Amino acid sequence: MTVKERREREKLETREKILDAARELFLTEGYDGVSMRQVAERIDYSPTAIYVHFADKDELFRELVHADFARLAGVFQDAANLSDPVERIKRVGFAYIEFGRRYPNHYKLMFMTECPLTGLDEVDCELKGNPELDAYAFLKHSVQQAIDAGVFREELRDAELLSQTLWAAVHGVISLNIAKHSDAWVAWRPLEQRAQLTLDAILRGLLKEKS
Amino acid sequence: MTVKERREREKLETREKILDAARELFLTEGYDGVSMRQVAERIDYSPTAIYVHFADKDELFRELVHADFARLAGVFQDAANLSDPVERIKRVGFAYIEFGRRYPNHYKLMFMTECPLTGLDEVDCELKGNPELDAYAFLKHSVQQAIDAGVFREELRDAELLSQTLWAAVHGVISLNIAKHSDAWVAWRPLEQRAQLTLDAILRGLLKEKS
DNA sequence: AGCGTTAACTTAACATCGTTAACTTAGTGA
DNA sequence: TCACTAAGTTAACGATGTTAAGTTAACGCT
Repeated sequence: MTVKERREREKLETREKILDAARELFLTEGYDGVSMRQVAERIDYSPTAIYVHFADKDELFRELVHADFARLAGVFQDAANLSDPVERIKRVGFAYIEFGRRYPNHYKLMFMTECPLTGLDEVDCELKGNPELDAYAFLKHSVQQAIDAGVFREELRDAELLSQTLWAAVHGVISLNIAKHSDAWVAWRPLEQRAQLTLDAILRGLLKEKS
Repeated sequence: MTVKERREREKLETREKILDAARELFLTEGYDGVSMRQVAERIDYSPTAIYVHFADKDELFRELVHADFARLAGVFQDAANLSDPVERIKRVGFAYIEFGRRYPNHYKLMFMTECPLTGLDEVDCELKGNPELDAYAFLKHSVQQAIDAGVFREELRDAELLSQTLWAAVHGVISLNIAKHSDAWVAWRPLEQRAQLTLDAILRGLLKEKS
């Protein structure tokens, strides 16, 4: 049986080689900017060899996105230790924006394009709902804690709605930065400044006013 | 001279036919989902005929985007009459979101993709800086008025930064809706509700607290 | 030891894409 | 009448994602 194991390991290794090459290319060139032939050439395989390991270009890319989702979740680990839920929400927001700044192409694929994921793959089921892995669930969890702590305004009790609103706010900052930062007709303020003000303002607007 | 005029008009007419066919296709299929050949077939021309009127696919699409920018600006005309700058900002935000809901593919191209526009075409120069046409400038104008009226918190005096923050907030709502609304792992609240809360919260967080 | 099977991988090819070059062709102005 | 202009066509190029048919080497079984 050790033989079959080795073969399996070898296959996984070339699979990993494909993923590495694809990651490097996608990161700098974006989805449309890289072809299967380029990926193949980079690891000295024929273009069609990729199809042994991945059904199509989409699946190859999705695999990378999956890995990066985990990386995104990892960034939240730091925030997880904060006991103040509001502080935690803030930290999650900044981490999210920083993630988008560091991996714009991955961010683009994850959050700025419609992908016919149709959800509910077995892998997704593992991820979704687990606060340590699922960014949205983690945010929602913190929001719920904040609600329970009574820090949000009285009429705001829907954790789902609050989470979606907070998410949209930080997503707006980073996605607009990715898509339009090179447009010279806007005198862009530094990203940090915009992130700071957005999080500050949206939270100030959602929380009870300090008396 | 009437002859040359007629020829010119005829050319403009087929140009318009191309634009109409392209608009219809792009609107439903998105940028990558439509080919020059499809556009051509729809108006019974050969694919290359399009290149008589447009340099390439990009220019064809950009032309549509230009027209839709004007349409977007037109939506703001209603808001222009409001004397209260804060109310005007709110109205602009809702109009912006409504525009994205109505023309998601155009919105995607306008605000969710990097386009190497590099700005400063002659047409762009007409648009930029004119509050009636340029959405961002219009927003900034209203923000400046609001600053002058002393409704924002004392430390917030940068109209550019405030505009960018407000823009990002509404952009976050509509762009996330476009990209991720079909993802079933989020129990999405109605778009109207999210838009309402976002604008309400961000403004509440930026304005002076009512005493 | 020999042989059929499996499966990773290659070669060749297909349909489609955006785009260019070379042509047709109809109408214009002199 | 004739050269010219310019809208439009046909044919083709290189590149794309992907499939079908082969190759080949290692494995498991008798």
